[in-house]
Amino acid sequence: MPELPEVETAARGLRERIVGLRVRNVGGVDWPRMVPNASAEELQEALGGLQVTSIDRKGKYLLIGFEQDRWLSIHRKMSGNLLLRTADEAHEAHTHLEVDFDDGSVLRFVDPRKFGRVNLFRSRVELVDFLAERLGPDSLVDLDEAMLTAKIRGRRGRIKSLLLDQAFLAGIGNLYADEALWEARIHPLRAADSLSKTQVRRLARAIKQVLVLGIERRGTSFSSTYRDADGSFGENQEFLNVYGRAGLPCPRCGTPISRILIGARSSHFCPKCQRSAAQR
DNA sequence: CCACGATCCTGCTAGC
DNA sequence: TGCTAGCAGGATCGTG
Repeated sequence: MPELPEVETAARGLRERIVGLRVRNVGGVDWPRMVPNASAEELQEALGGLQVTSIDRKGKYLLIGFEQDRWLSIHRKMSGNLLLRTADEAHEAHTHLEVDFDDGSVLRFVDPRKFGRVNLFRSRVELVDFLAERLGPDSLVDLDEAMLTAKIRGRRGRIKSLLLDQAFLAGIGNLYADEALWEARIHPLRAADSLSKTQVRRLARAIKQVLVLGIERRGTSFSSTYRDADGSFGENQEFLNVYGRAGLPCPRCGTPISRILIGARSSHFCPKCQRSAAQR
């Protein structure tokens, strides 16, 4: 499940490898819904012959910049992976897009569950508008205590659900939300605007900490769902404190970790360290 | 405006 | 052992 650290890791890997390469061909689109705003022909027509100029990340979107102000945004959703291979390597099952470069390498978007989306933009303004409609401040780059305090004010929903809202804060998904709330010792069902000043401060720090550590460990890889640009796995799954650990002891106090559903999403927390859903 | 449930997809796994 | 029902979850859309 690619969240901010997994997208950031992929972005860093790709930046080293494909900036400066020239697109020879774009193809392999076998699931039109994956590219909602362009046909296979339009992709080829828009990007063929252009050099890659930049790789960026905004929230969980990976952004590829090309000459002539052309852009691709790629969202991997649940199961998408961007793999950089050489053209002679057999392409994997569930490959839905291939970008061939002039040095013989191929960028493949592999996504078994077909939730991932690729969008084409013909100017930076188009791209920025697309992102602005969807994303709040970036939870790695823009987050601090003052910003979080201001944004939380008046939000009466559950803190866990709010953290998953990309328009509120971009980049956090289910795994890092649970880890951050555990780190900050906040119950996931707490009403967001009921958090004390101290708790908001702890939460801001915890979010940044789990994201930074996640990036240092090159992301979290569960059952081969997430891989790096070169196909390698992350290590963060070995350091999780609550996510996927229902019934196992809390690393801080030994109490068995609880698992509940919040908005049809599983939430993991320590019932002792993260007390009181209602107040304080 | 805000909260929340349904939906899209398929690989994996728990349970019979 | 083999089959199947149900779970997993990010973002979007519709409803209350």
